Amino acid sequence: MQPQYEPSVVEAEAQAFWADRRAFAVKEDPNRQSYYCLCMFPYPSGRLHMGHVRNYTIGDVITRFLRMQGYNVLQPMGWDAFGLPAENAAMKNGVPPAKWTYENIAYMKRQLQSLGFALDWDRELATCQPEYYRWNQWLFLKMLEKGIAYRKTGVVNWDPIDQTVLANEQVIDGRGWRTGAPVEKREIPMYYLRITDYAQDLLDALNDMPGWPERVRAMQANWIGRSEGVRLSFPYELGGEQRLLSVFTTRADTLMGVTFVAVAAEHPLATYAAQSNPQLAAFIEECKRGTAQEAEIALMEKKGMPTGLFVDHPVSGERVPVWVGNYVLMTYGEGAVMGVPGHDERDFAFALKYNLPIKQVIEVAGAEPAFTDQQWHPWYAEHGTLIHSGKYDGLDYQQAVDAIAADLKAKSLGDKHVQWRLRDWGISRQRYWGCPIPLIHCPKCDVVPVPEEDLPVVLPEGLVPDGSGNPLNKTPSFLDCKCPKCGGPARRETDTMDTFVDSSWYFLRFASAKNDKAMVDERANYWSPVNQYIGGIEHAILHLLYARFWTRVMHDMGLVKVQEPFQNLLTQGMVLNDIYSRRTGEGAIEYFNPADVTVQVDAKGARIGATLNSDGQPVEWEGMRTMSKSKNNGVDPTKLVEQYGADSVRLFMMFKAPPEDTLEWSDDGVEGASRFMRRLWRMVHEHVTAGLVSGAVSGELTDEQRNVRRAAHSTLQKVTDDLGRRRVFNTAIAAVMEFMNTLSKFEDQSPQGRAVRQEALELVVQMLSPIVPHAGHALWRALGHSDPLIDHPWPQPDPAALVRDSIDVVIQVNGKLRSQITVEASATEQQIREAALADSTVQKWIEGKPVRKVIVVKGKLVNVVV
RNA sequence: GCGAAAGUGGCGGAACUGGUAGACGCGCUGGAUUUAGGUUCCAGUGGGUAACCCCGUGAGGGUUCGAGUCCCUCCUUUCGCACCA
Repeated sequence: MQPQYEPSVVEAEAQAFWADRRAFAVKEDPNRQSYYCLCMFPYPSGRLHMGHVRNYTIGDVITRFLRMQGYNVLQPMGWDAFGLPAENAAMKNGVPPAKWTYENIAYMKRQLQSLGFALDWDRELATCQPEYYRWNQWLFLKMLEKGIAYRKTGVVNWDPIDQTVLANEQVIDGRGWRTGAPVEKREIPMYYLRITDYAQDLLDALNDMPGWPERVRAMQANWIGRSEGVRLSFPYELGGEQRLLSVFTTRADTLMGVTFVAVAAEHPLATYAAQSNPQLAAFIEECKRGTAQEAEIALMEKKGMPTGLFVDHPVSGERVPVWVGNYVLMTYGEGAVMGVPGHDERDFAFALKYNLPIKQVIEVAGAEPAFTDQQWHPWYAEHGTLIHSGKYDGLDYQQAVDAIAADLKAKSLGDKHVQWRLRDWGISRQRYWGCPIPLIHCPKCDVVPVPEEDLPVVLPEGLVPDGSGNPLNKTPSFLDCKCPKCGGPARRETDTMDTFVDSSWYFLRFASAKNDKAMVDERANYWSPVNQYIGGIEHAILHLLYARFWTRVMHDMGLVKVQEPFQNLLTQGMVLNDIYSRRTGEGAIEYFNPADVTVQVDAKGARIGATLNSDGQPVEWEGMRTMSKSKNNGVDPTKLVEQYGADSVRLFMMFKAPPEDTLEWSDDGVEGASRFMRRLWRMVHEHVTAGLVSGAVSGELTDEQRNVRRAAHSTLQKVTDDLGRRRVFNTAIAAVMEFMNTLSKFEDQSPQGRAVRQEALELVVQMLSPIVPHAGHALWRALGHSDPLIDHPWPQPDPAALVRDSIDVVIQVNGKLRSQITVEASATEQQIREAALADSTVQKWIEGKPVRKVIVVKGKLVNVVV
């Protein structure tokens, strides 16, 4: 054994050993309990960032721990390889996206391997490979057959930078989720998947997913957004024709308080009115621009303009004016709302601003202050009893809704309705680097699906986009084809699929790797569902909801047995680092990497300032944020591995914070982890150089030997629980560190003492091995074992070692800690009570006061109440 | 505004079931080794106090023999969603 810990040597050796044996390639084995541990696969952007390292280390610790516990563990890895950055890189460097992507994959794969993750590389896939995406196409055609996929022309979100349509879910604050560009509205034919057909099921199932964080379930439920109400229509006449203006409301009880109706700028009625009203047309244009651009700014300003049109109240028949409102969303409900200023805060403000009547129709008993049309009070929006509502007067909320819905239904002007916030998933993208949608446009036969036997429609890989739209449109070898129906000349569809399609089922493909006859096979049922899924919270809605939907579709087609793809979900926290900056002359800000900055501290170690190493001048600390290029606070994993070794990096990341919390990067912390590794190595080395002994401890032990053994086995108990049930790794590592502090004070060199130390070190190495597997591998061999540690069963605590003959009991007087006594482990409650009261310190505290009550918590504490 | 989570030393965090607050690590202080720096090792490190002790988990109340943990009110921060009808 080397006296010095040299991570580069140790790690290269262990990695070669595992690779030679193909140690992590797993086979389906019905006789063994399967466990599928999956980390969200990376986009091959070029290099790994620390978030990846954290993500995959968490997965690796779980994988290795469960493997030692006897599970047949699958941990695969692949590449979410289609997407826009490859096209951007292509435009910048003139390199085809395919080349760029495959080069990145090769580099990142080496990085992953250098970190020693226990991955089954035999199952590796990249979503840009035809062997993978042909099954996207295949299932898309099946969905088309079943009507789950459909074509629709409609108003869509248009990203002017990406030149592409965004799904509703991909618009964040009116901006493209990747480009940040203000989203415009456009009409375009595209393909949708009927995720709304599954809305109820996707929502209901959330209640039965205890393995998911409450937070993520709440986010999904909000996103799906079920609301119950009434859909009703206001009749009107236009050009001599009877028409209906529909709205949805959750407050049908306030129907008699309607004094106006507001429609979205994109609403057909608004468009019609604008034809003869240039002022209104201008306002509508402003709204269309405004909503996109000013999502953050225009929070309060509610603007509107009358259309000059009127509709009839569906119950009273009164004429109600129609307004265009900038606060009405075309994408939700009917694109129109009924205005009830008396009982909706937004409508109230709107009515006040434009002098529309405000009518009270709900009374809330005891509500203060009294209703006035001058000032809004929160109680106006509460449920109550109807007034000024004719025959509905006196009804409560539910009675009113029921009665009004029934009356509307009788007139064919409305009914109860469930409205969803969730919209169907538009998957068409006007982009090159994605999975081609397998359709053919024939001048005679319209849109014709590519026959199954002609799949895959292969994406040509050599094209270089130049920013002027999809290069497929300029590639006759791709475009030109024959119509499968009539055999005439036809044009191939050039739209590609949203990359969320690719990631919606890759986990099932890992489990059916390399099958060129079917999308998935029986192996998927062996491994499914994914027992532990690990990834960032940023995927809480989009990816996870789409994957749940897609899996259900596959289930309903009889392809897989599961409906819910992910049994347990762990959303790991972000990795943060300090941000240092300086204001340069022209108001610009220059950022400095924390590695180039020295922090000044006071005598207690508190931060008082920071200076730049190169010039010694102060820099400003802006707090901690996620690592990013723009803030120049990134850390390169490969450099770290070279400097400290993969094990120290892994150890630091697992030790610094619980997996779900944010992790604050610190160079000192990695130093600390590295110090711990050297210390562990030294302890084993010192022990081993004195000659190997068996760790099988038997016979009489001294008190000290027994204490060390007990500490070792109770540490094992805690670590097993932390890694297994609790899934927190920082406390497991802390427990081992604590035990090592005990062990380093144990100097007994007798044969029995050395056997105790041998056993203790073996346990330490085993307990840490899921976290620091390379050092674990080397130290296990140094301790005299020829079997590889990865195949060694996880140790069991020895019950005999855990037995105590005496227990320390703390004593409180009136709830304040006053003393401590040691009692026999077998002592009865009565004996503990007597011993506590007899204690001299306790005597002093209760002197002269009557003892009112004595509470004994067995094995822990006594509280004397005086 | 709605939903979720969180506020504990100089810092990251621990305290899992209501039972010794601050485990473990970083940083800092002192010492030993070293020509020096680094490494390594030893000791100390919540605040107040000479000490006995007292005070301490965002603020204020409550329940309890006992509260960081449970309940109520409030404040702050973070994350997600949001003119959602």
